[in-house]
Amino acid sequence: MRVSAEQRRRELAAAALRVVVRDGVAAATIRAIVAEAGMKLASFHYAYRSRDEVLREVVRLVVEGERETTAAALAEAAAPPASGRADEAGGPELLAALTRRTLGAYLASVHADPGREQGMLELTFTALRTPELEGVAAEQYAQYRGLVAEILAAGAELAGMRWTAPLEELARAIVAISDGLTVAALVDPDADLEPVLDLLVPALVARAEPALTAERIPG
Amino acid sequence: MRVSAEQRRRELAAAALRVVVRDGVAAATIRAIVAEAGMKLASFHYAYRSRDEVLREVVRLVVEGERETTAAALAEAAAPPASGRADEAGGPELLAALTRRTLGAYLASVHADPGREQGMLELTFTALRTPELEGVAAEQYAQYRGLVAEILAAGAELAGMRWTAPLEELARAIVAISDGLTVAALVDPDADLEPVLDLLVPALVARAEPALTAERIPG
DNA sequence: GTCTATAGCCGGATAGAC
DNA sequence: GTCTATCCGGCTATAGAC
Repeated sequence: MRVSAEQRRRELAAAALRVVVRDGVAAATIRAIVAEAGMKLASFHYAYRSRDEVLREVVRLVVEGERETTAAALAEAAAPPASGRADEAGGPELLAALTRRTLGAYLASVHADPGREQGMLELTFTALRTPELEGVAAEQYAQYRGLVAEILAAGAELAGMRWTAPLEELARAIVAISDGLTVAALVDPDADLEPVLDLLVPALVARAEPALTAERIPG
Repeated sequence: MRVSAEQRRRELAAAALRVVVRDGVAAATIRAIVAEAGMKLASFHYAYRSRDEVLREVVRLVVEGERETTAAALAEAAAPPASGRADEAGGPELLAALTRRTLGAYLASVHADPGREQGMLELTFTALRTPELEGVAAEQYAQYRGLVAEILAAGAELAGMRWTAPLEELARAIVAISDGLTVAALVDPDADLEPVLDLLVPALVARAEPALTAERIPG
């Protein structure tokens, strides 16, 4: 049965991602990828010109996935206003709780599937060393920061707060913190990282203040 | 001229490190390593049993280097008491300045030689995926945390302060922060990470209080 | 378009002369 | 101990039959 070239590309990229996650970038050879996809070796070059090209597509695929996950999470978080937003008093505490829960959920996902985040970092490093993948890593991280910025904005809105530092700065910090926590969780899966969260979350929330619904600042 | 087996091992490990830093772990083949060391291919297996074994030695070599660098830095920092330690007032500010300067110096070293830190992270990830290198990554990071703990203790001493959280917790947080900043600097070398430091350093220093030279707590 | 087959290269590791 | 020469396997990529 004949399938479209686009379909082929998608299947191969998905297979490549599975191999990267399970066995690492180094093991993601063209042979391993086509085997994972249940295809013949020669089929590969009908869909992609080179191994680098499919790796580039894998990064795009993952970022796309993160985008959808984020969008869904934001929609769900915004949905139930039943909890009632604390306008004045609960604001900072709520924002801290949201921040902590989000970072904690991310960390839990690393523990649940360590290969995934390790694979992504391996892809990033591969991209940094491969001229044919120039710009991929920078683009990947720019997207990450953009997604984090959206989450930050939504969180502040939900908590009735306002960030006092540029969103891009906060997003950069959070992406860095996430990467650091990721490495820590990969290297030492049994370590308790809760105290690290306790340390870092207040530093982030310190960059927010209660939002003013009406202008209160004297002219 | 005949050289001892130990000498051979050292030269090969040093050559391997140079290749890893310059070209990445994937490029650090036995052939590339012996070429870098100016040796013949067959000489390799007189010194090491396998490629994995020399990679293990490279990690040991780097950690050893960090240890010496740290020791030297601590000796120098402790040397000039001319600046006079601020016992009460300047304590927190001094500790913040020390923390910031140390993290800033680390970041500068990443910018000066990105391949080095990328290579080390690549080695860590390789170790995590290679059964023959089991435990190497965990050991490497345990050593890192130990060194950071020493620096933390020395910094507090110098500033007349006392950490209020377990040193191991703080060290774990700082290693994570360093890794996160490293990835950020590698992916986007032009980005300004000063605001991130501004955000994180206070969170660390918040875990310290002025040290009491004499017991003042009522009995 | 899809397969088999293979070119051509590079990798780790070792054999065997000296 | 030190070299040259090589084995053998896996890799990317392509040629050529169907």
